Amino acid sequence: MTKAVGQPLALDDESPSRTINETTYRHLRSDLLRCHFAPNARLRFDELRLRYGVGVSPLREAMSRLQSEGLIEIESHKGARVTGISVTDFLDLAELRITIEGAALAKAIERGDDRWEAELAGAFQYLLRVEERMSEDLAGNDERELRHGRFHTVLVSACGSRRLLDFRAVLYAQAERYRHLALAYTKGTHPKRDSLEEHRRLMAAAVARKSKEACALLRDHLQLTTELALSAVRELEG
Amino acid sequence: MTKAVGQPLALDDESPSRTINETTYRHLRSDLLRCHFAPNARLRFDELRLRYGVGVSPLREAMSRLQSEGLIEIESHKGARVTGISVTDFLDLAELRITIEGAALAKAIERGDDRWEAELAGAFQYLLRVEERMSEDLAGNDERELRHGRFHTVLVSACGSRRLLDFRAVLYAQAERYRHLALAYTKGTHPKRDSLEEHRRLMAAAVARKSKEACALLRDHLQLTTELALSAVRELEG
DNA sequence: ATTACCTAGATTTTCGAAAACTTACACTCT
DNA sequence: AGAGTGTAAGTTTTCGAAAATCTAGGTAAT
Repeated sequence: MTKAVGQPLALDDESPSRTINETTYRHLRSDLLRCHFAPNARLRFDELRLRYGVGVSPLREAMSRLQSEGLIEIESHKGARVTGISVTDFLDLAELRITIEGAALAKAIERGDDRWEAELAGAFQYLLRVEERMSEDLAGNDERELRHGRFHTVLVSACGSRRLLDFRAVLYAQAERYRHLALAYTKGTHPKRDSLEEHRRLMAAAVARKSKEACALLRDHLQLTTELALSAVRELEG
Repeated sequence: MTKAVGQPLALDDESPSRTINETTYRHLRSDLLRCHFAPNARLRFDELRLRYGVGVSPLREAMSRLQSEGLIEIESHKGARVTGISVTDFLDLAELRITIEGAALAKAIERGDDRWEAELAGAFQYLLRVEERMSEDLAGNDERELRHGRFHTVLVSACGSRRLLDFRAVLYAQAERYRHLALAYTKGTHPKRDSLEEHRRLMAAAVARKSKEACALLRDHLQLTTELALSAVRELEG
């Protein structure tokens, strides 16, 4: 039995957490991405143990994992800190993401099948609805972030390489922290940007298998996001 | 004080292990790369604890880390196994490595400074000597692997992105396992290949800042390695 | 014969305390 | 004053046992 090649690979979120280790990892990760712990903040084991109501073993494992994802930094016998931010790091991250997301997108366009197209259309629909709601009342920023992330994940999910997708997801998470900080700093998104239209054109090019065009649109999308956040990051660095 | 940009980033090996966690990680990782544990082999905590003489906590952390590097796979409450091998996985890995190593090399050529050139020359010299020795007596295969790995690490070390280098290192380690298996299967390297000359030209192009040429040479180098190992991997899969 | 259920043994996961290490502060000596 | 030293408190790391979960084998019911 040969496995279908163009099918999107599983989105490794929504699997049930069967261990304290796993739930602690998700909880702490979420707290880091929301910047509940500020960059460079010290993370003491006792505090975290109390906060999540767990013992040291699962906590240490969760932290070890988050270190390898670049969200925290641990020094032997000296404790852990939230990874710091800087303009140079932000730009390095942004540049690398263009390379990686681009490579993944190109392969997904090459290999994506009907199911991929359908899931992409579905993810876009979710995004569309939340954007509509956002323009009325202001609530639901978390939901928007969730659906935006999901769209981009689905977009490249058919690339065929679990490795590449995992690395992309790590970079996406690192960038999410910067996005969140920049958003909190500027109090709200830039209104002059038609983010939904960007995604629509990106999806259209992908489904039409226009690889070059899709990658260019993706590059522009990422670069614009970077530019809009840059001034905020610049302020936050000092 | 601004940090020098073209300088090679630290090679995160040779730092002293201050914790049992760290030494266990290195020990187990080394055992996996040498295929002391075969692909798909079950890894029981008790066995490993006995083997390395450690408690569960550092062992679990080490294994958790190796899972995130794709060398083992852990299922909740069911135990751990050495990651399996397959032709499709091998080819996916090889293709991704060309992309990632290529991207890193291009940037290193762009940004590398005098120190980078000097370290590269040094790494090549080490490789040269071990290759000479290899053609006389047959011993020292481990040393060759070490110096070969070091050369390629130094080659891209000036790329400026810690993230990219770390990801590259993970892929390199995964490939090392395939190389090792293929080598053991075919009993010795292909004599018709002038590996040293490939590296010499690669270095020359890099130092001469001929980016396109260097990347092409690197691609060929990787592809040739892949092709030579492929038949062995094909046999081993069944 | 097959399925469902139960139990004992094997294995993994988690906890809490002990051990190892770092940091901060007071003290002494030059 | 400043450098060095020792000690106590704070923090991280590790161990060993207890708890939770999985697996295999046997028994009973259909």
